[in-house]
Formats: sequence, structure tokens, C-alpha cells
Amino acid sequence: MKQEVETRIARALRSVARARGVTAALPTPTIERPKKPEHGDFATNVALASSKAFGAKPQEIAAALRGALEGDPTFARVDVAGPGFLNVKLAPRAFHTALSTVLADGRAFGRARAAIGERINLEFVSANPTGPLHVGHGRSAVVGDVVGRLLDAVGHRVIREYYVNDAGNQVRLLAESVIAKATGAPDPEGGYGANAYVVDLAVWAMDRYRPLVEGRKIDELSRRLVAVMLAGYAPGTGIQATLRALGIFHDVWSSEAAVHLDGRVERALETLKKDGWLEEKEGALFFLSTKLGDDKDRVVFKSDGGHTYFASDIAYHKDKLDRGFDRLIDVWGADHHGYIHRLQSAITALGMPKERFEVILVQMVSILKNGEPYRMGKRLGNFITIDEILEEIDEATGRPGSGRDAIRYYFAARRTDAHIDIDVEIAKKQSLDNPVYYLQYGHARLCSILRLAQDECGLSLADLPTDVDGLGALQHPDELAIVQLLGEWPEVLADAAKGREPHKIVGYLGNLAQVFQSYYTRLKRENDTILPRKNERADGSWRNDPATVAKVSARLSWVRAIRDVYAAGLDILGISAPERMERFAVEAEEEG
RNA sequence: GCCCCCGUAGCUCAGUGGAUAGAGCAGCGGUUUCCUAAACCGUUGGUCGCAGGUCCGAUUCCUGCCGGGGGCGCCA
Repeated sequence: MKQEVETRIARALRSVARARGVTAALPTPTIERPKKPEHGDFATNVALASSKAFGAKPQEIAAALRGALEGDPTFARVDVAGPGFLNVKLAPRAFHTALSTVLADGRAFGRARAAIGERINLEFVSANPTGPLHVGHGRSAVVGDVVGRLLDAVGHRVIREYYVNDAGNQVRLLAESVIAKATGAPDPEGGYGANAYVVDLAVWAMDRYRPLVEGRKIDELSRRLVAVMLAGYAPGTGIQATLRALGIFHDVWSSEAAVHLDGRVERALETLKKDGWLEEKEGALFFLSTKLGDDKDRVVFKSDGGHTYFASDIAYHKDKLDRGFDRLIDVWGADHHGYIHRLQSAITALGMPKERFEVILVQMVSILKNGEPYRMGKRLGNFITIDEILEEIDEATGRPGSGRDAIRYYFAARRTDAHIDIDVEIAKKQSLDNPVYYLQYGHARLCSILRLAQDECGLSLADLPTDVDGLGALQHPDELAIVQLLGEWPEVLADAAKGREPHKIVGYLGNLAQVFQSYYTRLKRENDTILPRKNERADGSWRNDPATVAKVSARLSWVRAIRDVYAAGLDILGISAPERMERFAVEAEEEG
């Protein structure tokens, strides 16, 4: 729709320029939807932008363009406004054409027709297997997952990966903390003993692996603990179960220990050394990242002989590149931002174009509790887990899955680079007036209309019109405005994918829901309905008037198009799209 | 000290080199014989942190400052 307007305006601009003998370069028209409806369906500032090239006043150019566009049947009217804006109003048929396109593609509208894009490795969550996932991980998880769905939608092939840090001091510390707890010894320095789950782990370890605990077999016990943190010691527990509860799945689980075991670290460092990127200083081996603009060189081999986390991370990312991906995307917490430059430098040094490596930084989630801010961090003991919040919300609503929908909505709704504050108490209570229900309700209402059309009007969805003439009865200005909004969906999807911005999908859907609900109520006020009235449905009398049949059919096609785009949007967000929603019993309580 | 993010309505946050800066929640006033009122309509509420600069035009881009958060390990 916008495309068509754009080509027509560009053509008009060229012809006006030719007529006036203008030879200077012409600007590409930018077409936008005006905020004010009285400014038409589309507006362009191209006359203002062309002022220099034409050596004429914007308003004069606009008037000339208006003349060039006037004969075109696509436009109902063209106005010059303000300092030289060109406001165009489209003929209804242009909307019917656009709707027809949406209907042809249905839920796939806006999606790439084939996976012709890049092969992308998307690494996200990758939380240390030393504790349950907390809300900060949850944000990364949701952002990563939705970005994955966005990339899929525009035709990339995405592999989702979780890197398990099962080799470092942290898992060792966890094992020591568990042993300490089990044997009544004091928690090691920087240990996890303050966390409640360590008690459970200690009980579990004593039960299943008593010899490892008593014999202080740290390495062996660490492996068992990592496994149990990931897979849980009972169904429904563990990091993987938490992710599943959020509707998040990874294709590949990579182990840091495995990177160490088969010599990949040494090989990666060998490659760097050969190319002169490593230098020994003060007994340690440094990667010369300052050559690539980093603040300082970074240690890869410590003076005690061990290698750093950075070293294994280089090897791990080299491995990902070796697996043939066109692009690596890592989703990290914002507290890792200082790490980007050095890893990017390492990737450059390994001979890979640094553009192939991309980091999405997800800003902090600050947790408030009853208005009191407190930091979260594994070592502080008191943090909110995803499991807790999911359970609270599911319980409050009595609808399993509502916690997942709410959390996904909440974390996807905001720009990833902005901090967000969550008051835990509010997040838990918000279950009933969370905006996610507004979205789901909108979808359910659309489904409900289509259901009644089938059950009570004897209309088969397959028989509804999808052609321009069949949709001709669609004339209400609100209906046409919503068609225009539907027409924007592919662009919104593409933008959100390109910028890795889930929140744009939330914004679009919220807008779509709002304009439809508004229309729906307005129609009532105008004493009109989409479906025939109840008595007419019952006796079938609405079928006697061909104009009514045409209008009802066209509107139902339109409803189906909205529902399809709506469902596609919810699917990108991973939020369920219920076909009907029951009322909650809670309402009665509120009245009392 | 250096680097990154943020600063927009009472609160939580969108948004844009262009016309009178938006939404949700909160507040106030309305709407229900009707396809789902979990809704809708109206209304109150703004020095777009401050100051310069670029521009025909800046809330948007640039610089400086102020405020909040995060990062600056031979930790992971």
C-alpha cells in the first residue's frame, strides 16, 4: 500500500522535475502515516525536501505534484497542507486491494516465503548452572527467544544455543558449598551457602552421591550438580524445565568443559599466536586487543598456568564460526558490555569479519519489593526466580500458562537497552489487569465473531470473499483505516527483526487491538453490527438482502484478516492466542 | 578518571529531523435491551534533564554539563 503510494509520488516528482528542467538530484520521497486522520491516509514531505533541488518554494512544488497526481484513480484526493506537506487520501479500492493481499497470505502475511536469509547462531540465556534462573535471566531468555522468532519470520535459519559454563570456579564453588552444607562445615569464601536451594542440593547429594561428598570429589560432584541444575532432580525442576515453562527451547546445548577437553582452546590460541596476536608479559600470555582499539591487552593464559574464561570463550566462538554460521548473535546481560570489544577483537584476529558477531545487550532488571530496591545476584541469596513468578501468576489466575504469557509480554514490551523496574509484588498481583489479557481478549473476540458466523449464519470461512470486488462492500472509514494498519505489518515485522527489537511487535499489536476495540464499540453506537442480529441469524432473513450479504461477507473476511495478523503477532511473541476466554470468578469478589 | 545505557505526563514506558509529542496505569466525568463491558468515549496532566551548536525546522543529530544505573580482574 505504502509502496504503491511511494512509487506514484516518485514518478510524479520525476515528471514535474522534467517539465521544469530540473537536473539536480531528487530526494527519495519518504511516505508516512500522519498522526492526524484529517491529514489523509498518507503524507509526504517530499516537496519540502526538494526545495533546494528545484530552487522553488515547497508549497509551489507541492502544488505541482498535486496536479501530476490528480488523475490517478488510486487517490481519492490530494491536498497541499502546512509548509508544503502533501496529504493523500486513497480511494476505497486501494484498501480492498491491500486487504486482498493480506487474505491471500493469511497468517503467513509479512513472513518470508522461504528461508533464503543467513544461517544464524543465536546464543542466549547461558546462565551459569549454579542456581535457578532469576528474572534477569528471564529477560534475556524472552528477548533471545523472540528475536529468534523474528529472524525465523524474515527468512533466516536460526540455531538457538545455550552455552553451559560447567568448567569454571563457579561450579567448583557450588560443589564446595554443597559439601560444606552437607557436612556442617562453614561455607567457602564467595560460596553459595546462603541460597536456600543449596540445602536441597546437599540433601540430594547425600542421598545419591554420599561417597563423592564425603570424599570431597569436587570435579565429579560438580558434574553431577551441573546435570541436576539443568535437568532438575524431579520433573518440573531445573533450568531446562523453567525455560520450557516459558515456552523457550534451545537446539544446541554446548559445554564449556567439552571445549577444554578436546584441545580447542589450545588450537584457537595457537592460531592467534601464529598471527602475532599473543605476547608474554609478566609471566602471563596476553591477547593484544589494544591493536584493535581495546583499552588494554587481555590475559588468556595466567601466570599460574591456567587459561582464563576469555581464552575458552575465544575457542567457543571460533567453534561456532567453524560450524559455518553466517552470523553469531549473543544475548548478554548489560553487565557484560565491557566484554564485547575484546571478544569482537579476538574474532577479528581469527580472521573473521567482525560484523559477523553481534551482541544484544539486555539491560538490567531492577527488582523492587514493596518499593524497596534491592540488588539481585546469586551471591546475595535473596533473589526472585522465574519459577516463583510463574507459579504465583498461574495460581492467581487459575489459568495455567498465564504466567508465561504475562512474563513474556512484560519482558518483550520494552526496549532491550532500557532498564526496567519490576516491583515483585505488583508483578505478581498484576495478573488480572496485565495488558497481555487485553491482547488475548482482542484475539478471542475476533475468533468469537468468526465462530458465530459459522455456527449461526451458516457461513464457511472458505467461502468468504478474498477478491477486490468481493471486498467492495467494506466502506466504513474505521475498517479501511484498520486495513491500512494491517498493510503495515510486513514492514513492522521486518523492522523489528532487523533492529532486534521485540517491543515493536508489542507496540503494533497493542495498537491493532486498541483500534479494533474502539471500532467495535463505535459500530454499536452507530446501531450497526458485523454479524446479522440475533433474530435475523435465527431465521436466516438477513440473506434476503444481497447488499447485507455482501457487507457481512466482506466484513467477515476483514475480521479474518485481522485475526490472522493478530495471531501471527502473538506467535512471534510466543504468547498464546486463545480462541475464547472465560471470565474470571474474581470479578464477583471485586464487586463485593 | 575512562567506557556503555537511560533521563519524555503523578507512575511504568513508547515515539519522531517536520504539522497541536503519545499509550497504559492512576485521577475525574460518562456509556451496557448489543457480535464477549477483561470494553469504549470524554477529560485532567509536559520547560521531552540543563546549556550551547548544526539545520529552513531539533524532543530527535553533535558537544559539554547534571542526575540514575552498569562496567572497567591473571573472576566466570
